[in-house]
Amino acid sequence: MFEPVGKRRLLSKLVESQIEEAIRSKVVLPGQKLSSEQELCKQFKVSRTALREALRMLAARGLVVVMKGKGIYVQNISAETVTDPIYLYLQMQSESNYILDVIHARQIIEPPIAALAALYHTEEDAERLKKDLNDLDTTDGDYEELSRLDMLFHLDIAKASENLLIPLLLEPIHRLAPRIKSSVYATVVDARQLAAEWHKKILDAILNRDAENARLAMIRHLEIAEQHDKQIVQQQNHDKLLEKVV
Amino acid sequence: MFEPVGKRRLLSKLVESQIEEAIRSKVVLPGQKLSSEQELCKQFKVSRTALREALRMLAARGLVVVMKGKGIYVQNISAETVTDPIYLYLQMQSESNYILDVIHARQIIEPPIAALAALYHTEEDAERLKKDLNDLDTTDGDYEELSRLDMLFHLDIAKASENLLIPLLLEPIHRLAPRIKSSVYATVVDARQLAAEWHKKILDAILNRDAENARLAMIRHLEIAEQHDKQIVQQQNHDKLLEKVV
DNA sequence: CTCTTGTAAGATGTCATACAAGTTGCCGAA
DNA sequence: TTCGGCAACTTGTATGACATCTTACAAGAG
Repeated sequence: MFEPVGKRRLLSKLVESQIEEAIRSKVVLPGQKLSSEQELCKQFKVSRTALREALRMLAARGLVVVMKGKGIYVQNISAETVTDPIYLYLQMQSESNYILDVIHARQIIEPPIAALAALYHTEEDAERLKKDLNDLDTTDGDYEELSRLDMLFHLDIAKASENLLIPLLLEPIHRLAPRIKSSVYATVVDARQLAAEWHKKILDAILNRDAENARLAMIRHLEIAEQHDKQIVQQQNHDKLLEKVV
Repeated sequence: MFEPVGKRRLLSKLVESQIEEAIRSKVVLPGQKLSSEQELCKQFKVSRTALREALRMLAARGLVVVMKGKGIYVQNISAETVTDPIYLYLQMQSESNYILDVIHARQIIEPPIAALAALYHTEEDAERLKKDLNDLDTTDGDYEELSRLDMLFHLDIAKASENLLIPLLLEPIHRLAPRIKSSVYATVVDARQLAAEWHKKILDAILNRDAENARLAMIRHLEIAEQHDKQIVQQQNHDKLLEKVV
């Protein structure tokens, strides 16, 4: 009969909302320094307690950084800010290792992305991809560096699709699986050579604006990657079994 | 010559880490009530201020909920907790005109998702999709409600892929474009009927475990949606021109 | 003048205390 | 038994003090 009267929101929440809105609507820009806590307290007419709790919430979500002795700064939301909650979610949701989910997700979105890149890449994209491939071939870094350059190549393909959303979607996926990728490079003997081979085929097809072959090459590349990942997963399971026996 | 001495982390950060670790390692389970703030202060040997700021950070990230007068509870991480940051990330990174990017991104990832759903959906998934379709057909809600149910159908297809990552990727994309979708329903005369038609074809293919036809139907469905979106965009541009003239 | 160092001012981090306000359960009165 | 209200919890906010970090500037040494 009577509607529940909306409870008054907490002051700290209200302050959080206002600052968040200012950031979302770009009234204040990343890198910009906000007023000091004292100043903000006066503006919002709240105590330092409430204000600081609001800042803590914003900081935890990556919208601002609070630096002792310096001040409060609006932060550029990084891909890491996005992947952290995904990690947590995957870890809490399921015991199953999400490694196969990652590679399957890549198999879904990366082939059509390669096709788009073949069609729409600019000269600038092309140069960047050539550089990426060269870096991958010539680096003498460790396996983690190798893994990082590998990711960069794939992300730059996504960038070459000339669709703003696509790199944003792919980056968190790739950030989820750096460890296993460096394990692959460290363990599977042919991994580096095979990857280089297929990276070259993918890039050639893209540069030739051959969308279909770019798609097919990416599919094959990821099939091989899946096999390698599965080897690692099996190895890990095997190791765990051994631990239990010992 | 001398190494930089690692700066001491903030107390509130340390407390946050400890509680987070207890949650991650499932020492405390979702729904479980934690001790009161007083109690926790004694355990961590910190002031209430530091403890509360730690709790605020955890709450902002969705790991706990703090209820006034009741207490502190461990929370089950929801998909929303994950998609909110992604949505924010996309919103901050992308420029204003992302509408066509959204539909293009959907055209890339949704067809293969439909194919996966056809292959791997469970009985439970099937029931949910049937219900979604029925809701869409029978609702007498406004255009926003229609748009919401439409999104739900597509998200449940993603869920039916039985890959944990895929719904997480698709949801923020859909949330980027609810306004235009309701505009389509409001403006384009055939939109609702056409959507219903193709939704049914997609669902039939999925239920028959016909991956290829599910894929093709989704492609066609999104092609039509693209045409509708373009109509709206043109209409909006037209309106803007009129405004300038007036 | 140039470089170094001390110092002061202002920023955030933490503490202690007090009180406001929501929630729950117990106990006594009708 | 039923109801109301009090009491004892909980979290939310305010205030003042002090600790610690950063920066800028001024005073002194060369």
